[in-house]
Amino acid sequence: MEALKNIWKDRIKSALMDSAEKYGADAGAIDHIPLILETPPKVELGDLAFPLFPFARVFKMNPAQIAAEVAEILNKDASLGSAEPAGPYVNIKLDLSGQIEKTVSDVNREGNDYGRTLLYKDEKIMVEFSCPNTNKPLHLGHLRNDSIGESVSRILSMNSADVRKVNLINDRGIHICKSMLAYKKFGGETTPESEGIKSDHFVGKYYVKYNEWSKEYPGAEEEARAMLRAWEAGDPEVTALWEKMNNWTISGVQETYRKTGISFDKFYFESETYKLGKAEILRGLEKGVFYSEKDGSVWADLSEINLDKKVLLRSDGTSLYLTQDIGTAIARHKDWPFERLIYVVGSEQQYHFKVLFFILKKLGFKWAEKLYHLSYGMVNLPEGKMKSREGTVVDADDLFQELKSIAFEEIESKDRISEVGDVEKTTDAVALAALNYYLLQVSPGKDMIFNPKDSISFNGNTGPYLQYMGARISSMLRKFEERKEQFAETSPDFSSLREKSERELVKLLSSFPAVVREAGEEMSPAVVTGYLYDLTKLFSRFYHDVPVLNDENKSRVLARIELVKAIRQVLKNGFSLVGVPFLDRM
RNA sequence: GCGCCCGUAGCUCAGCUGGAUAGAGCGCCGGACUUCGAAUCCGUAGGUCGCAGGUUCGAAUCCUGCCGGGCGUACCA
Repeated sequence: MEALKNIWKDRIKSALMDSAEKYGADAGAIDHIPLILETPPKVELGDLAFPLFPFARVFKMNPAQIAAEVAEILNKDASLGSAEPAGPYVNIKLDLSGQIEKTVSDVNREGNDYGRTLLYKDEKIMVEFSCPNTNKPLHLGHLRNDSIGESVSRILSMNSADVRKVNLINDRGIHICKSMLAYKKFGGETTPESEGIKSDHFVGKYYVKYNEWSKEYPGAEEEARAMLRAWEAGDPEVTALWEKMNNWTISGVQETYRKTGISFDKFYFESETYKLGKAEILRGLEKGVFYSEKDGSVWADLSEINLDKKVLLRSDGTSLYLTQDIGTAIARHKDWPFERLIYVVGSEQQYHFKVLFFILKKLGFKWAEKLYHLSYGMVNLPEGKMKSREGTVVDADDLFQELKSIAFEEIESKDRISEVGDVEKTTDAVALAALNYYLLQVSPGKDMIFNPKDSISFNGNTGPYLQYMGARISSMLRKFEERKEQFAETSPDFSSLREKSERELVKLLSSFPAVVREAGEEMSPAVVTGYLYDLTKLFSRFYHDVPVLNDENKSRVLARIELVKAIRQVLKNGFSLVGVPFLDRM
């Protein structure tokens, strides 16, 4: 398909050259005008469109005249399709007779690899995402981060990158001490087990408790600070408590990851990395990259990037978030010398990353050029912003559970409980599809509104809708397998596929690799979700209008079955890129 | 104040490396089940693309200004 496009580009170009000669226009100038290839707004107009406006000037002719002239030249050889002038455009109707068979067999032969590109061949790309705090469970905002991080990682892998997913657990600092302090004061001997609460929620409860308590007791903040100092000094009792509570949170969070299909190749812990940056800063200070103030604090001058200045080491010599990130980046590159490092972090930290990248460059690390902040917007609710103070933050596990029960009700009301077999597994899969698809459908950079009810809906542009189409395809293919013997003597006839929807399906299937590439270039899962919706929508129409199994022409049945198999394969491949589980039954 | 991002149909979002009458889903209204899963499909209505200039043969798309919103601008993370 791509090859066909390029052939047509060349054909148009040479037709333009021929007419240039005929009308005495400057051929050299024409050669320098980029030829634009696009898709006509309506399929009836053709498969490819070339607007010729830019050539009007050189030809000193109306672009419509040029289009007519070019079309006439092209139509002298109609073996690849026909050209039709439409005002200032030349539209091409491709001859896809061979394309259907080729695309379908490509897809079915390459299987799970169909769509793979060489965009990031031999590149080691590290992707950092999630990065939770250990004082509370995950909420809806984390879910967007996780979905994007996991999806982008898979998209990069599909573009042949060597991807390493890493998580930096934020397990130290004053906020951690707050939940520790509240537990120490009010927790007694209770444990998640004794209370029957998921362990990260158990810890989160004490973080909330701290905030309540600190409103009444002004000394709370100072006690928390004292605890932080004790922790940093290695106090055994505080350390033991810290370990116990961190393990609770982390194991709880891990469970959420498992449920939501998120995984990592390596965990980094801030408690281990937070001191890493200091030596680098001091080295930078010696080299004259930074400067120090009289009070001993160390600063970076950011005027080169039109920013002010930034403190890197406090006057007491301790390090900051930025300092730590500098150290962590360097340590990671030593661990695993990546070509690129992608940070999936909310847009509120844009300033931070601008500064971080600049400083790493100033320190002379070549790889700093390839650091990228994949910034995503906030997740809001239909009722407005999530506010922890007002308790409107949507907990990840609760949300997932809510989606699951809606999925269950739906399956129950359709009387399909016995059909799906493992109900638990199915509702998990549907909830996950709803969640991931809804979160990834919006371009990462933008703020979005998450409406749980909309996300789990089985019709419309949703994850469950996509799954439903996949299930219908699977169902059809099962039926075919049952009556396969009837076709033993028959072979598929692809030339019998003449429906408009079949042509369109083939064009879409063949564009999947280009979609994977674009998603990889833009680092945008939304490119994939958009494509998948187009494909399922088109399949629905085809399914509705065209009989596949119930057709008297057996060789056409076989050809359609091959086409349907290819559609299922591309759906599977696409689904796995955006965290939508493929279901054979639902 | 300054910096970055956003403003497209009632709502949620595409389209933004400039190109043919601005698209989809939801919702509304109206059609289609003796046939491969109607959890579906088809159709109608609905938009001064925030406003005003500019560049261009051509602007939702690029530039400038303004209005509205978000996020930053800590010796917090």
